[in-house]
Formats: sequence, C-alpha cells, structure tokens
Amino acid sequence: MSQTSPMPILVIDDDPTFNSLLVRTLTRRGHAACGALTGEDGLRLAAGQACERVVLDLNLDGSSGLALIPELLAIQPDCRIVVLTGYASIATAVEAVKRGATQYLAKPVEIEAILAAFDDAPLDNPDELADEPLSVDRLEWEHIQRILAEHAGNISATARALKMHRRTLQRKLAKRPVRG
Amino acid sequence: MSQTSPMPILVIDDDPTFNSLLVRTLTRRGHAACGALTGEDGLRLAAGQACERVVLDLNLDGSSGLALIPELLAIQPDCRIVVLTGYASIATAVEAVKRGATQYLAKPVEIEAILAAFDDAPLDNPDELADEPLSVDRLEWEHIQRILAEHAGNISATARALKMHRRTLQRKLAKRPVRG
DNA sequence: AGAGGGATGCGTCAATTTGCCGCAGCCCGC
DNA sequence: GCGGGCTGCGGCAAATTGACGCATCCCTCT
Repeated sequence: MSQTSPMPILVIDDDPTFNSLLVRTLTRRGHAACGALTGEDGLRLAAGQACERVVLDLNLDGSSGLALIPELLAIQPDCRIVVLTGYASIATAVEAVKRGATQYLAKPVEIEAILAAFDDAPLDNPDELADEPLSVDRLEWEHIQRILAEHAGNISATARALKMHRRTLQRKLAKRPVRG
Repeated sequence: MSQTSPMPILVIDDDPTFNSLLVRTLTRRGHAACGALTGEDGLRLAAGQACERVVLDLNLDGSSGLALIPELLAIQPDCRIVVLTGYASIATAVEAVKRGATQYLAKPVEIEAILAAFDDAPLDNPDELADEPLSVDRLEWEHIQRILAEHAGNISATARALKMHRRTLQRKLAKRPVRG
C-alpha cells in the first residue's frame, strides 16, 4: 500500500459531494488530504502549508481551474497538479498541461488513476494497481450515472447531453449496473 | 497575419496525399514548406537546416510521432511543433504537450488553425471551455485509446483487458474517431 | 378549468452493431 | 521450420439501437 505522505493532498473541487468523497477515500487510503471548494480557499490552503500534490477540478463554478494552475505553481513551485474534469476536451487538456499541470484526467476516474498520475512514471508498489481497467460497459455506466445526477435525474435531458437516444438510455438504465 | 518566414515549415506525415497537399497549400500561402514521409526523413531534414516550425502527424505508420517530439527538440531546441492527428485522444494530447509539443490538433483541420497554432505561443488566449460532457461514444473512444496505449498498441491484449470482443475492437478502431 | 409543453414508460419493427466462427498472412522465439 | 500469438477481414445469426407512436402525468400560463 502507498505509504502515508507527510504532506496532505489538496483537493480543489466545487462539488461538495465529490470533494468530500475524494478526501475521505484518499484518507482511508492512507493519504492525508484536505479539500477546498473554491479557488481562493485552495490558494489559501496551499499558501499556508507545504503542499506537493493537488487535485484540481476545472469547473470551479464560474471561474476556470485553468487559471489556478499557474497561481498554485507560483506559491508551490514543486507542486504536482492533476487536473480533473467532467467536461474534458482536448483543447483544455493541452492548455492545462502547457500551464504546468502534471496530468489531465476525465471523470469518471478511479482513485488509482489519480494516485498513479502523481507518480507519473514508477509504480513501485504492486499492491492493487494490478487491477484491470474498467470495461467500456462499466465506464459507460459510471459516466451515465454522473451526467444523470448532474441533470437531477432527468432522463430526457441526460440523453440530450450525452447525444444518445432517449429510448436507448431508458433501456440501459433498466438493465443492471454492468459489472466491471 | 502570417508573413513569409525565412525558414520552411517541415511537414512530417506518412500520408503522401495529405502531406503534399499540406505542403502545397502552405507554399501557396507564402510559407516555405517541405515534407517528410517518415520520422527519419523528418529528423534528417530538421538536422540539415535551421527549422523552427514542424507539423507532425502522430501516426507515422507503425512508429508513433510521439517519440519524435523530443528527438526533434534535441536537434532544434527552439522549434515549435504542432501535432496533428486523425485519431485524437486526451491521453495522447497530454503526452504530446508534456514532451514539448506546442499544440495538438485533431484532423480534419484547416490551414488557418495550423498557422494559428504556431503563433499562439502566448497562452493567455481566452479559453473557451465549458463544453458539454463527453458523449458516451466519445468517452468510450478516449478510454479505448488509453488502454490501447497502455498495451503498446496490442489490439488483442486491449480487447482482453477491456473484456470486449477483439473483432468489435477492430471494428471500432477502424471507424472514425467519434464526434463530440 | 383547459390548453400547451415536457417527461416517462413501453411496444414495435427495421437498421445497425455485436458476438463468434473461420482463414490466411506475419513475425518471433525455440 | 514449427508453434503460438497478433492482425485483418468475410460471413451470419443474435442482440442492441434508432425512430415512431401512444397513453399517462405533471407543470405553468391563461
């Protein structure tokens, strides 16, 4: 198992649910972690302590997390920043990396992937990183759930956002959550 | 806007049609340009002359253009590299930029966009993100690309990891990169 | 109350997309 | 030179999707 790091991982994400879930999961995994719901809070936390790992959501309601990257790096030059977003696009990925992000991941993403992103290269602990990638079906299920929640359970709206047929979405939802 | 540059733009793309078309178009636009169909040729050309702008295709049949980026930069440190690919994915985009690419564009792309990509060095252009969430098809594509890369392009292994039929994977890959 | 406008759940049927062969060509280690 | 794994592709039956239609519901505006 990955050993506890002396410095906490800072999670900056304006979604309270996701944020606390992530912080809790990281903690349970043995990584100190703290969350910030806004960019300002994030910067404040980063300034107040040594900080070498940040998980940053791109959509901090309204303001873009993109702008936060150089600001964080100005405060903590050696900090590694993993950008996370539910609205991934190649353009923002390129921009994020240019601004100094270490990695750019699209939600839904597993804890594994986030932790691996910080390490970026060597994966010394063959603990449970051996797990297989999500099957496409499973990934699809996760994504659908996310967008569905984002649209307050509105199936029609979700189908539109996902550019898929409403009937098809209905049928998929009717089926069991697909196994991994 | 784009004035004639003393140094030619180097186009590295293994598709002869696209390559010569691009070279011709660039030339007609007043930009000196020359093409290379393989990575080796590209490196050779870059070594033989000053070169500050390269258009690089990611799929140089077989070998990945990704590896070429650091090699080009080793020869021409100040060179700007715009990566171009018909099979764009976030994972390769991130990797390309980390390796030093200036921009990463998905085909089909207009000449305008390529030329603009060379100029946009100052990365303070107003980012227009706020896209919609990935469509499930798009998400699937991204995921497949990631796992495929993880397995060094091995289709059979990828299909196994993804628990999907090899034939199906083949068919999906044969199709265009899915739209938005 | 009554008239939209949107969401939902479902049935049907045709068009696609899978799953599952099989085969031939390649490349590589033994 | 052989066995074994990978690749591309043809073909076909089975499963899934796309496109419609229809009967509720639930709101909101008039």
